[in-house]
Amino acid sequence: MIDLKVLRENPDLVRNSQKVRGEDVAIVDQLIAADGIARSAISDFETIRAEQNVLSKSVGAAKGDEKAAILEKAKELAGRVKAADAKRAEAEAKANELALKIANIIDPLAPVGGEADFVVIEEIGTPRDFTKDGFEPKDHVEIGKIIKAIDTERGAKVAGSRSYYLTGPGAMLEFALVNYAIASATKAGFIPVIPPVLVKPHAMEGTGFLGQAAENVYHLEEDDVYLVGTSEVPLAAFHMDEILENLPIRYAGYSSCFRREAGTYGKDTRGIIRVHQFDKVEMFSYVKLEDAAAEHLRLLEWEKDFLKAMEIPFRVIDVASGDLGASAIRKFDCEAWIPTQGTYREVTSTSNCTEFQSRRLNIRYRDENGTKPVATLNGTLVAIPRMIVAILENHQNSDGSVNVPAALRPFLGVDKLVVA
RNA sequence: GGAGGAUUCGCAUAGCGGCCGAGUGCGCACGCUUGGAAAGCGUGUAUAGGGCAACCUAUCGAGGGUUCAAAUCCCUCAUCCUCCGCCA
Repeated sequence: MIDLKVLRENPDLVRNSQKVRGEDVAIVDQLIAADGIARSAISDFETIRAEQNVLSKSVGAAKGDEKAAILEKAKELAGRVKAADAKRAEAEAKANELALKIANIIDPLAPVGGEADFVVIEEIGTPRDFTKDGFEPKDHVEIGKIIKAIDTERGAKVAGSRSYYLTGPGAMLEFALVNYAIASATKAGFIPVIPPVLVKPHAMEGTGFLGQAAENVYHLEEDDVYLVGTSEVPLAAFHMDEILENLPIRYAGYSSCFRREAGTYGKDTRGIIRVHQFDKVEMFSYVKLEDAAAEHLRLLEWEKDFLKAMEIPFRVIDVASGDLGASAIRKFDCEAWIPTQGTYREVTSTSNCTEFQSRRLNIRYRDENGTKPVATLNGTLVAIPRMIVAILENHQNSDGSVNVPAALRPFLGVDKLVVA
């Protein structure tokens, strides 16, 4: 939810934000109108209500004819209060519904444009020259078979398309990645968390996943709960309706993530780049608004550190306005080099959601002037399947075996994943 | 799944249909007292919206209802606790 004060005082800012995101601009003016109506309805209701309260209080003291007269007037007033209250509730609901549809106000620093208009901030590491190494790189599906780490065929047999088994070294690789991630996050001051992955509608809505992203979310009809697509959801809703102290607060959540991947038919159908279920370690920060931009860069640094430790060439991009989620004002993606695709692919991502989620979820902190919404930020530390793809493809040998990056060896116990 | 009990201000509790936005204790803040501390005494201490302000409005788990008036009465739902059943 955006700040309605900003909307009232600077509607152009909101209009422009919607425009560069490629979202509905007209809704801004609809909201301004609805907000005006709601505010005057509130004021009308409060005036009549105050009158009623005064009159009601006088009933007890009054006697005889006087009392009868007051009661009669009070009765009439009660009817008007009820009507005004109904009008107020309706106007507020309408304004609120519109307000929830408007995306967070974009950071002016974010590049303007669509998916292709990202700006490359930096490239780290150099893609490996396989010609020099004297062999054609195999893709992760092939390597996964050779070392018996990934089984997509049985995944499809049992669970349908975009499903997979991690077996043997694949499973061990997940444990090693998770343990390395949690160990480094803990060292950096994050509190490790294993959150629920089934959440109620309010948590989903509060984090902004029931708007444009709704079609990618699994919903369990029978119980009206959602399967989260990221632990960002339960980590944000963790402090719902609370007033926080001692900011910043940082959590590292480890959970399964579920995505319907509707509308991606034909995209990344091979392998485990795009799947319905995967595990992920997610960083989540609660900070003061004025610290949000700096925290965003810190999250990015932790992501970069992770990829560097995995010895994978990657680049960082500043995602363009049209490609941002509703909650984010700015987003950086880290994209790993995938040799068999000859391109960089997103492996981690960090978003600054400022007060958008905290306003919906009612999460505040206290300062000298009262309470204020906190800012929330999230960033992927490691999304398992994509990291496995990057590791297998970048560190493969000609026979299909895979060298383990030094940082992972203590967690995996071996230097090399060998041909099975 | 079945049977009971609970849900009030950070915590613990009191609360008669109007004098209850709500008392008390603890905690916290400030002041007095003291050589210093503890104790003691005094004052303050929920959130949100509106107004320059006095102040007004809303909120006693949530939503409905009865009433001139609801923390208090009625209905529905949620959550927690205890017991029984089932179960990783």
